[in-house]
Amino acid sequence: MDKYWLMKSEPHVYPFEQLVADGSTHWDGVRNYQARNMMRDDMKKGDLVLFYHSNFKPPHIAGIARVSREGYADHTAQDPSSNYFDPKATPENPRWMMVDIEAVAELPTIVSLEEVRNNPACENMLLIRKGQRLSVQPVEESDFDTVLAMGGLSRSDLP
DNA sequence: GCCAACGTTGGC
DNA sequence: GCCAACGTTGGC
Repeated sequence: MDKYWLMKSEPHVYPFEQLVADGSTHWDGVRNYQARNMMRDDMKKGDLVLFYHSNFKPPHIAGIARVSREGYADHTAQDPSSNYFDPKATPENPRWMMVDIEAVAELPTIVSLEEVRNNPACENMLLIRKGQRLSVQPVEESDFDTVLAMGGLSRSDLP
């Protein structure tokens, strides 16, 4: 059974357009245990992802991605020249994990955080929960479909 | 730039 | 194991 996710990125660091240009990317730099555990244990190849732009006006969901490789070591944790370097990470115990995702579709209409908040169908989404900061979070299938429709797509539009 | 909410660290 | 101090996230 496929699951659904939301992943946050700051557009000035890595926008959805860049994922479209790259085709796929490895989701390095996550340094939160809850998010790591989900990438390590729960995200499966084929799972669909809402790609969210944080620290942007307005914050919004920009497109749809898909998990293309399941959890593996985030090598940037072992690279002293990386901003994501963690001295406690070793080859034997990499400590941090990442997945690969691929671009699936850009939303014809972006879906702003405010629109999600104002849609009663989305009231249970973690995204709008106060104090919720997880950069990788699970999404209910119904919420995924709702956001997809708000963005002007339906499941049959997804390649 | 502010700051609330939360996670992590480390002394004890 | 507690918790104060500190760092980060991310909307506003």
